[in-house]
Amino acid sequence: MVRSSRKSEILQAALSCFTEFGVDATTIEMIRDRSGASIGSLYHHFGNKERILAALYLAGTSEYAELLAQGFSKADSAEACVKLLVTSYIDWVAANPDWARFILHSRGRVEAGERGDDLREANRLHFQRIFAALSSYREQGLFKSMPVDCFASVIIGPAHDFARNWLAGRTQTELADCRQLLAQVAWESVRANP
Amino acid sequence: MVRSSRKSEILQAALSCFTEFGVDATTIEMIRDRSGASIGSLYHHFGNKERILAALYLAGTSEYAELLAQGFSKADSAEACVKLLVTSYIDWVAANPDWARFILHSRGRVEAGERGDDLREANRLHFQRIFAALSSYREQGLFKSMPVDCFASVIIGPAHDFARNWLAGRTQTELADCRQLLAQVAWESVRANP
DNA sequence: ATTAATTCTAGAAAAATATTCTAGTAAACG
DNA sequence: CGTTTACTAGAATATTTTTCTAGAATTAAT
Repeated sequence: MVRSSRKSEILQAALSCFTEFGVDATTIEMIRDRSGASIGSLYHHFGNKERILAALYLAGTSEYAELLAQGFSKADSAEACVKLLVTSYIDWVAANPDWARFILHSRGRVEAGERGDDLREANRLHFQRIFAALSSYREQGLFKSMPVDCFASVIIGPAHDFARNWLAGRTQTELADCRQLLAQVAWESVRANP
Repeated sequence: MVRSSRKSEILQAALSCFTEFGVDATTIEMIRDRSGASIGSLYHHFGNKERILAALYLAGTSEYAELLAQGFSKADSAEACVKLLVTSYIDWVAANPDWARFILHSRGRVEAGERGDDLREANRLHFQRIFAALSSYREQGLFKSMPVDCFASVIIGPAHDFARNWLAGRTQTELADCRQLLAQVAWESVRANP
């Protein structure tokens, strides 16, 4: 993997610039400087700026999807699954704040670009896998009945929102300190009333 | 208000370009074309591209804050207040999808720019006003106890998340059809257990 | 080992985009 | 009116992105 160091150096440098100056304010020149690559090298590996974004984005989301999949293989109840969705997300964000911030702010941009279809496809799969894991519990009537779109937002929405605020430095509370609370709220919001 | 037509024509044109091509792909030239203004006129009204974004953003959020404030003056119970936060948001998004999409995707950019402080200040006020309205209910012990940051995310998070998905065309369900459900979920998530 | 093919690096040149500047026109105000 | 201010226009300039050509390093085949 030593061979592809230039490519990943460029990605590293890009993320670091995005974090420091914002995605829009960083120029190719800055990424060139910070990575030590030349313009030619940069454009050899990624044909344009957008593809740098897309590569970073897709690498991040697939790493997260991986993590989630691992967790799911061990979760063995409706409650555990729902809580895992929340805690995995929070854990990944807390462990990769720069990457998470970038991803949270660039989805639209990547989706509008040439790899938008890849992204949508990866997403569809991700979503589908999650709901396959939950469908049996659903059929057992363990969840409140609601449209599947809403179900997803009710579970993960508060975590998304809080993570966004935390990443932007808008919260007093630490992200890790909300882990249990947000997981518990998610579960109570979707479980069928006892 | 006829006098400032150029200025608002430019903002209109900008929003329409952002919706069609994405914020990043629209050039000043496109906005110039669509608005019928000249480069000079454009730069007279807004000194640069960023200020166009900021103007659109701040106009949108203040319109929404206005709407919310009106509603609040009539809400007379903890439940009504909490549900109002959700339904006002959903109603505004449903009524102004392009504007909402833009705002949802440009917060970071505006916050990083020269009017970032204005935005943060407006936000602080908005937030503070909401919590002033809720504080008496809070003191009466009508809400579950949790950090105020989380409280906010638990209430509005699902609506934010669903609205984002709906605006991106990722949902099957209509936004308006989730209005009641999301409001009810928000209320159940924060009310003290009976 | 030598050659050929491929991948990668380099930076100058070109193209696209954003911003500034100068000059003129219309509206507001005394 | 005359003058001051707000606005419009588009050419000129500056910045940024992307392309292009040439050469260096690596890999694979003989």
